[in-house]
Amino acid sequence: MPELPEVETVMRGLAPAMVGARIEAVELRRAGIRFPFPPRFGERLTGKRIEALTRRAKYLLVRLEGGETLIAHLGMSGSFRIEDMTPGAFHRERSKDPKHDHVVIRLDTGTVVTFNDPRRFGFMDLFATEGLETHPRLSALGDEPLAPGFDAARLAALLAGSRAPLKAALLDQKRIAGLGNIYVCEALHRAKLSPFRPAGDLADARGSPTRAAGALAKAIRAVLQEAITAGGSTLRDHRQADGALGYFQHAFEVYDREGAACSRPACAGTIARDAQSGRSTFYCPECQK
DNA sequence: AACACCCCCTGTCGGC
DNA sequence: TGCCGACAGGGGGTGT
Repeated sequence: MPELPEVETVMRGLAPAMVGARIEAVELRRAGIRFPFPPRFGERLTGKRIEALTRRAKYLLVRLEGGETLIAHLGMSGSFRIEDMTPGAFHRERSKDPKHDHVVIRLDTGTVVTFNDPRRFGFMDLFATEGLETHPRLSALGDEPLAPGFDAARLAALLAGSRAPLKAALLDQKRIAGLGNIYVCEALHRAKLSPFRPAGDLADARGSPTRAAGALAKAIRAVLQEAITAGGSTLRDHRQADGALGYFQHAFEVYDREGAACSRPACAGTIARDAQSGRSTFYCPECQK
């Protein structure tokens, strides 16, 4: 599920319910998710007011009063669910998957936020807000592709000198942070670039951006922005925090469309699927060069 | 330094 | 129906 647009969607869904509220109680149903929870995790959360929610790459950051920030990553299958547990509340659903509800956070507003993660590739940690960027998981992250200044020149600089296939370089979170398998495939198709082309090709001998770099930077930003507007992509049964479904998956041009006709007008190609560093790449061999 | 490969864990789906 | 292998949105560690 969660690449940048999905995490952004989750963040926007959680913010109205969480920001300003105080954490009343935290229930940890196991000792950790991918990693053990930090020492005294529950105690350090309890009683704290939530000051802000932000996102860095695919990480959700929950700033708490008292100087610490909760860092959460959804891994492959993590999701948050919001329930209004106020007495008499109309919508009081029962968990469809209680087995994988690992963390339950009760707020003083009556809202309960539950983290569910079947595969347990997600994780949570607490770290000092001041110097948060030095957290081991955050310190090496590359550029935010939606930040101002992410343009052809910046992209070319990030890829210059790399002989890695373009797809692998775009997935490298140390260069660009937040892209995953789906949006890399989609952006490359939009930019008409082959996932196998050497990444360094997007910079010329002087390191200046080629025409392809311009097309790719634009495609990356457009596909991410459109996906956020659509509420992210809902694959399998993932939902947004409020239970709504994202619908960007209907806009996929290549991802999971092996064998389908290329959607590009006047292109007679058929979407192919190949493995690249152990993961599926979907692309049109006809128009992506 | 930069890659390719394997693993973490669980669920689901397609083929036989 | 049941079993088994392949595969899934991420990413860290290791070995070349």
